[in-house]
Amino acid sequence: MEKYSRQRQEILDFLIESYDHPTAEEIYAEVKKRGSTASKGTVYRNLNFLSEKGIIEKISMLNGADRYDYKKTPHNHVICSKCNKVFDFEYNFNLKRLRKSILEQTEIEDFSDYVIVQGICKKCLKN
Amino acid sequence: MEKYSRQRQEILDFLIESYDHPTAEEIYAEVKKRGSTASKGTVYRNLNFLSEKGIIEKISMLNGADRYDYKKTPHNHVICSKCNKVFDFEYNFNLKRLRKSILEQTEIEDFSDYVIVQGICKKCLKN
DNA sequence: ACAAAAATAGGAATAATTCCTATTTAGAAA
DNA sequence: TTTCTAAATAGGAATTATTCCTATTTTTGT
Repeated sequence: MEKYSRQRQEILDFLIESYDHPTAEEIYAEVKKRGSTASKGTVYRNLNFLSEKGIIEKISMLNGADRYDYKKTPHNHVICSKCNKVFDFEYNFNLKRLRKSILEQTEIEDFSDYVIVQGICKKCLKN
Repeated sequence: MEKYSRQRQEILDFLIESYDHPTAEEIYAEVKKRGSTASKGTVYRNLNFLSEKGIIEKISMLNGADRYDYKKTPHNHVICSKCNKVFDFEYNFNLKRLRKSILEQTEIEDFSDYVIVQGICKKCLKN
């Protein structure tokens, strides 16, 4: 039986209304600004908790801090490997075939129905 | 004109014959064991150099240190989010359609022709 | 061989995240 | 509605991962 503490709810609430994949540091700063008593340890603990529950998604970055995203609807991510900006995109994979390939070729049993692609954004390409 | 120093070559050589996506720390330990004089700074610098050149791939992890992979042939990765093990798999995406979706929906201009999927492996699923 | 550019070693510094301990809180049950 | 206890928290120390710094060395082109 989970205890949904005030702090956990504040963190989740902020993620629900966020659309820009904030880092733990940004989440910490924002909930503090809104009056939360949450410590940094609490923020990290809850982000891990919520992402293990599958309520939010932890997005690993090529460089820099991880980012977090509330799972509104299933969507994919493409990440600029220069500036670390994360973009959402929708795409219908042939999940049945993807599932088959992964099951046949790896030891992975259970997996996400979205993918991560690495790229470079327009702005960074100019420089 | 790049200078392929002895250290850079040692690091690359090790990655070429590796099939288990080692971390920077593991690469450092192994080349040292083989007699390289490379410092940790040199290992990191060269891993970044090689991955910017597209010769190797830096794989961002959900938790723990990044991993590196020599690009033998294009292949996708599926990562166990519990134990961090990385598996390769081959899969033919409809790259034309994927490209179109990403270009239409995001600011990303140029991107990899492989994807990363998150999952849980058999072993971790048992526990 | 010489100069210039690039790369290195080694360690300090920074960034990101986890861990620790004493205290507080949420929720169940009486 | 008080009490009990597992779960959660605050705050900071510790750890991990990575980058940065500077003096020295090496590589490559001429």
